[in-house]
Amino acid sequence: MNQPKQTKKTTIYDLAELAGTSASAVSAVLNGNWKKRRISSQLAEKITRLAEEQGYALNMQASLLRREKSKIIGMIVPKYDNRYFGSIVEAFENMARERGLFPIITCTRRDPELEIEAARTMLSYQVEWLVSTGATDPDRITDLCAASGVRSLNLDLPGSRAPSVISDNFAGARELTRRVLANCERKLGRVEPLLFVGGRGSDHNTSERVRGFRAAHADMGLAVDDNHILTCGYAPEKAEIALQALAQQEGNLTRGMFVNSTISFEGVMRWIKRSHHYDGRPPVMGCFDWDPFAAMLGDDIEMVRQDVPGMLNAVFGIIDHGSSKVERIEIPPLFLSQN
Amino acid sequence: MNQPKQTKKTTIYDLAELAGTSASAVSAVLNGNWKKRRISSQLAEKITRLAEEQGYALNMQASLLRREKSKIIGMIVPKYDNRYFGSIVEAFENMARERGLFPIITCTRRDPELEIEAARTMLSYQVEWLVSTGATDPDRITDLCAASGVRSLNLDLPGSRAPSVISDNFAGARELTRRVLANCERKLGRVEPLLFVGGRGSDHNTSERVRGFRAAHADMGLAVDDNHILTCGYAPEKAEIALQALAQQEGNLTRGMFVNSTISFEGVMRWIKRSHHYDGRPPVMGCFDWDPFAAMLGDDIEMVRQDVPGMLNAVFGIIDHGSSKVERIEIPPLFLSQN
DNA sequence: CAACCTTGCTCAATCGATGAAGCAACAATT
DNA sequence: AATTGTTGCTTCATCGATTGAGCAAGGTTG
Repeated sequence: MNQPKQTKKTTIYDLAELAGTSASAVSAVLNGNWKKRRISSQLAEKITRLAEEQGYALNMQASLLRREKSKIIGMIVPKYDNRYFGSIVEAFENMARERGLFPIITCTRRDPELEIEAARTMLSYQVEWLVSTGATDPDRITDLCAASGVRSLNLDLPGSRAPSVISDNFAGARELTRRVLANCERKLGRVEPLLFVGGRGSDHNTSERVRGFRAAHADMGLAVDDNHILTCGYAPEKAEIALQALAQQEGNLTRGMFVNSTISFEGVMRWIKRSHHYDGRPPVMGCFDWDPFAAMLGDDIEMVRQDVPGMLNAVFGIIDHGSSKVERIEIPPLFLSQN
Repeated sequence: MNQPKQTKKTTIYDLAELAGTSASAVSAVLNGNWKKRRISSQLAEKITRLAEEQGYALNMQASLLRREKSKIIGMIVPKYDNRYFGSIVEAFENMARERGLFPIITCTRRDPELEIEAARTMLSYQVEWLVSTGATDPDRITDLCAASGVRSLNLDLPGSRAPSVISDNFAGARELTRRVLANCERKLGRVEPLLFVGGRGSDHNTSERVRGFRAAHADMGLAVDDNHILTCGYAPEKAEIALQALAQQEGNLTRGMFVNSTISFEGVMRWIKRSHHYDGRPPVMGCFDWDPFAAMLGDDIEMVRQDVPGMLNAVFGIIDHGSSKVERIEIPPLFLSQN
């Protein structure tokens, strides 16, 4: 290689000197508007070649400082450890890149302080938009952004001061519950109220899903026991503990379950295996969220798939059109065949 | 709120004017070295209060342009859709943050062109280090970085021109194979060579795992049929197709399998369900990688867990000590109980 | 009271890229 | 020959934060 292995980075000034021209000519050539600036194609070619040879890389910090738009878009996400958030992040990156935006993503582990700090950092990096996914306090992030004149947007969990794109949790939960109840009937010969496990009672999604869960029961004339709504949190261990406690209290658990997220589903399945409670007569299950392996765990585990592409289309629809109407867009989740 | 909802962002000059002082005093106060610069605590307090009131946010672009170190660290990752990469990314973010580094992560979907482009972009953002995870051509990325005087490092897949941190694939595969063979013996009463499914024959990890697979067979005096090494790629569909083809060709498949990644495992399990090939006599399985739900799919599915914290400790060990010795660090994977 | 130190700031250059304004050289038009 | 137009550049201010150098006011020392 004849590239100089220098420590100092090559700048447009270095290239200008090598080419015997000015930095502004170099800049014009390298950012592509040399035609507009009437640089001869010979000079353009020479500069391009030199840049290549020297391994020149634009200093984005300098460039962004000068320009008015950063083209950086930020996303805050609670975790990377499940399919739902994983596919959100992946789709977000792709769609951002398609639009010439540079995505910065950070994971805040459902920690409210980290969320705020991450948002502040993103503002420092001059993001043009900030998407808060599953944030514990989206409105606070919106306020922070607003103070810097940055647009924000909520995904997965709604806020009240910025546009929000979420799943239609009520309809999704109602349909999921309906299906699980139908499976109950088919497999057990009778319907029987289900158990609801997982999520935080205080969050919008969980409360909407509980509402859908109740509505589906009401539709079939079934009464839901309030003790059977275990909104014990999302963590697998919490689901295990809650089930254990209920089993101790009631002896026999319900024959069907509605599990609110794959994260909780992990705890539920672990408890079922360990406790041997359901040995020989596996429960009829539904889960609000999808995971390929979880779906294979039983014969008829109903899994709702949240429509990630649909949600991100809505997100980028708002971004593309700059609309800042504080609206809530609810995307119907999908019921696909499991295999 | 009395914060000004302006569009223009507040700068240190605005704050200086409001405080009746100079921008340099404001800068000194806000970046914490006002003691060094002998600013009175009264002025410091006043400036801090004003900054708060005005919702001031540092312009990182300007700050970084001036400073010598960016404290930005980049990571390139192939996918977000499995536990292994998910936990790598999450741990990387945490460990970077602990060190006061700002992590930028991007997913390149195993696309060589995207990898290079992403690396270039990261260089533009003045990353101090670039970690290439599972890159298809890590050396090319190393060269790109070297041309800009940026340190790089390979994770998961090794390269030849930068330090590499990988799992001990050979030892891991050998032990995994040994365990699966032992399970075979226990469950079927006899040992019998396994089938190897998934991965690319050309990549280092796969070839090392095949080597370990063969070694474990040799240890037990078993011969491996070359047709039973299906390095068909990682995608689930490829595993399905490969199994289907082999089944058609051979009639009966082996009673045990070594699956090279959870991604491939998804395809294998799907094929097993669809084809009914193993109905009534489930295969004895091992998988190089771990997934909580996949682990629950059978009674004795052996899953090797790659030691993500161990690998990232090694990565940050190199970063912390600035060592650029081109070495290969192999981290032994973990065999934990599945539940 | 001169020499020196300390305190508490301000000034101005700088980082690298950008783009408006300007200018020299030459060509085309009247 | 004078005017206008075009081509192909260069000059310079600018973005916002940082930091070495410097300076004025007051205090201390011999």
